[in-house]
Amino acid sequence: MVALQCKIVKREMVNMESTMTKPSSRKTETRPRLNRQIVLQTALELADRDGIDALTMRKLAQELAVEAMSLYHHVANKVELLDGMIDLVFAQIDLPTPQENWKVAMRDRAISALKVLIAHPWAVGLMESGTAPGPANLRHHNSVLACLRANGFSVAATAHAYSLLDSYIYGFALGQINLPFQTADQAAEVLETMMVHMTPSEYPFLMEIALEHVLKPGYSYANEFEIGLELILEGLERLRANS
Amino acid sequence: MVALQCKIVKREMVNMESTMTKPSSRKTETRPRLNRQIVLQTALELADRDGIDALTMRKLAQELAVEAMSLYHHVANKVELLDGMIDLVFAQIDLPTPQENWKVAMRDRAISALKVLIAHPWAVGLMESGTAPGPANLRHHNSVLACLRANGFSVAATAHAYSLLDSYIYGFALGQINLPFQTADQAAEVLETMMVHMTPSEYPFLMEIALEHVLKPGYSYANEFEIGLELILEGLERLRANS
DNA sequence: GTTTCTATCCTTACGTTGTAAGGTTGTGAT
DNA sequence: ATCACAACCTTACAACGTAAGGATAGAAAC
Repeated sequence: MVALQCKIVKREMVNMESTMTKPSSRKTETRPRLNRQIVLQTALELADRDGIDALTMRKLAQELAVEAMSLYHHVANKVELLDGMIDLVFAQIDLPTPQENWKVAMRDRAISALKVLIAHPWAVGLMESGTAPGPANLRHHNSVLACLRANGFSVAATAHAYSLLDSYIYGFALGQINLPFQTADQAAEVLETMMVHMTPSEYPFLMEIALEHVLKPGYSYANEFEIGLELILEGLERLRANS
Repeated sequence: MVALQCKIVKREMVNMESTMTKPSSRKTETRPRLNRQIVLQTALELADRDGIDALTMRKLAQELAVEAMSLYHHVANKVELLDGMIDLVFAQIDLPTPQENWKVAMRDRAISALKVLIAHPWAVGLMESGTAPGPANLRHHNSVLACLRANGFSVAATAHAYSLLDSYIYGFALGQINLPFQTADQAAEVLETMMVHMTPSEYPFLMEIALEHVLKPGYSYANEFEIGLELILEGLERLRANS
């Protein structure tokens, strides 16, 4: 609502300017030319702020003080917009270097990837579109593969390691995003309401985990990530030795 | 188009019947009463057949020879419809029994879960809605936890094992669904077009994996799943021993 | 048998979505 | 000064989820 009014004001200013004596310089001052990167970046921020469902062509245009159809000069359609946003997300993940110790490199990049995916929760869901990966995505893949190959992993072992690590990272991110709670307080709240709605002993082992693990002080689901990661890395060490 | 005509024909038949002498029995014969289960099941089949984007309230209604608004007597809204569909998917996953050897049980359930998720590719993407899990989902979780607890896993180790296994399963499913190819032939085709569009040595290690692993005869991405799964299960065996 | 109730289904309508088609305008090259 | 073109706008459309209220048929009550 506020944004809408803002837009109208801007539009009127433009109109006034264009009918007045000094039209050109002022206009480009108040609204610099759009380009693909600005569109993608703004779309990403809008999705982060208001959720992916709030990212409509009209709202994005509003954010840029432009009409919806103007966006189509910079992106072919909405799918391409979303693909571009995903590649922006991939670009934020720290790349490993082949010089690093592979275990350190893989741990760092896994933690970085999870952090980025959690920071942009809509990204994981969008990846199911099955479209071609963008350049940042490809560069990222290539760097990880390079690091493994430079550290004694055979081609086959590299493929296995990559599949395993990536599946774990994306799966964990998906799980954490789906969790109806993020903080320990929220967890307690959600579990309490769940327990009210459930027959007490219908899911006894779910209860046990909830009461004796999740609700214990100091629990954080994010910790689970590194525990599983370490287990995987140890397994990969053995895989590497045998390759 | 065909379906639309079909619907109109049915509607006319109903109208004819209702203005004719024998209205009642024939009508219930041609179109039995709807209920929640039929709606959910049909929605699931429609999503499987035509994709999740084709699942609109109008198309689903058409499928059931009914108008869109009639569906709202059986599901509160589309979100509830989708939640119900997800629970139908969970119900298809084989449950482990506490009597089984945990390793066999976990392997079987992981393979069953992956199979189900691949059979309903839209399900993984829908799970990011973050709504409350359905009864089949809870039952499934509970059974897995029960099996682990009955096999010497401590509460904490059970939580770790479950997080790790589930993340891997969902992540692998997500990855396989996103792959732009399923068969070896498709892989070759996709990689060929990709290689044409890329600077030859821009992603050398991606190339290496593609040429020396993916395109090798006998390769199947599905095989990767069991390799990673075995590695995880071995790690969990050690985790169990230490708990 | 008539009436009444209620669950089921339909009709109409609204606001929102992505985007096709074509019009306008400011800018840089000729 | 003209002209072409890129950037932007206006209008319009079909499809979406669903709110509001109307129709109907089968069971229940009398």
